[in-house]
Amino acid sequence: MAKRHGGFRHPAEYYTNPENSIGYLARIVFRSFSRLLERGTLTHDVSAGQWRFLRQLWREDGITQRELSERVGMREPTTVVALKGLEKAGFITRKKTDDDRRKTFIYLTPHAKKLELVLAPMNAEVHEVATRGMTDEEVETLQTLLRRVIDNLAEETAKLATLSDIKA
Amino acid sequence: MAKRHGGFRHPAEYYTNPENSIGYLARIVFRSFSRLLERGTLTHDVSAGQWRFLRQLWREDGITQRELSERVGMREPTTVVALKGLEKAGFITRKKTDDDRRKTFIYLTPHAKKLELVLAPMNAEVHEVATRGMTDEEVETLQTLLRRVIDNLAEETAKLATLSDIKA
DNA sequence: ACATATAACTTAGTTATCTAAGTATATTGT
DNA sequence: ACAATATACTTAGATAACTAAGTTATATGT
Repeated sequence: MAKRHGGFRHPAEYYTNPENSIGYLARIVFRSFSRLLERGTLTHDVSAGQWRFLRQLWREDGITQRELSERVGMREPTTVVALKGLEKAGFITRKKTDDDRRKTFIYLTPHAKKLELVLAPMNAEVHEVATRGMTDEEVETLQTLLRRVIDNLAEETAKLATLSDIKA
Repeated sequence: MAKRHGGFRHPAEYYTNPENSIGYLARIVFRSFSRLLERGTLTHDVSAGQWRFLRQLWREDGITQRELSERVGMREPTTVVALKGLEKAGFITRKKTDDDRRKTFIYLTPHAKKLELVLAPMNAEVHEVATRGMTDEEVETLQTLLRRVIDNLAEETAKLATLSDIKA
């Protein structure tokens, strides 16, 4: 068991080494992963950013922009811009209903639907490379730990949001 | 032990759930981490992007831009832009030598050096939040597994770079 | 019923990052 | 010595994200 420092797991200096910082490590993983994936998807004129939205829409289309934003983990303005690009590229269409005229529903075009067969395996391939030499159990552990970090950070962010709401 | 699918750990559909994708999880961790950290650093007029460079320079200044880029994990054009901002904000100075007139060495200003005392603990704090409820061993496992993923992806990227060099 | 609040999306403006191509300086092979 | 190559940095242009503030449509409290 490591010694605690002022209530912390490690002293501040420990994190001056980026290799010890989970934030840094996550950034490098994300960028490397993205870049490698994009090598494949760009041959079908799909950027890494667009790919993220397509992946969600392959699971489930006909959802609103807001729902899509949440599931992809992006803020709405990001989604607006991304969807403009996807619409222009002929990957999605947007439909309004009279039921609630604020909402916009997003649908994949047949072309985009077909792309799943080609593009989805590319992600599996990058995953395979990323986890080379790791056991299934190690991969699962990594996923679980990352999810726990995400939950921890989300909880704290929510807490801070509540505090600033009180002030406002 | 999980069944294998066409030589892969999982079938392509498995990754259509973003929560199973290490790329997605890493992105969310990175963004949440960054945002939380920036809440603190912005009160000292340091953005998350700048913070990454400062962290490295606190460890070691007087290095070249190229060395800095490598250690921070950014491409050089990114570093150029970031350093312009840091210079304008009075955090760094750049010096040329006659020894090799291509190189530019980066030095922290006294102000930036002092900031370490205030800003470095903020990172430790976010780390503490991020790893809440995890044992020291779990944290170490997470770091180790992330580093292994990084190594795997770097290896593959290097391999692809070599191949395209041959073609060129 | 109507003022106020909330929800869904958009716009504007900023920052961070990348790739590809260009410039200046140094090193190397013949 | 000098052409070819490599190194260090910069510029140009694109994409991806964000926050803050706006618009329009719906829901709610009195």
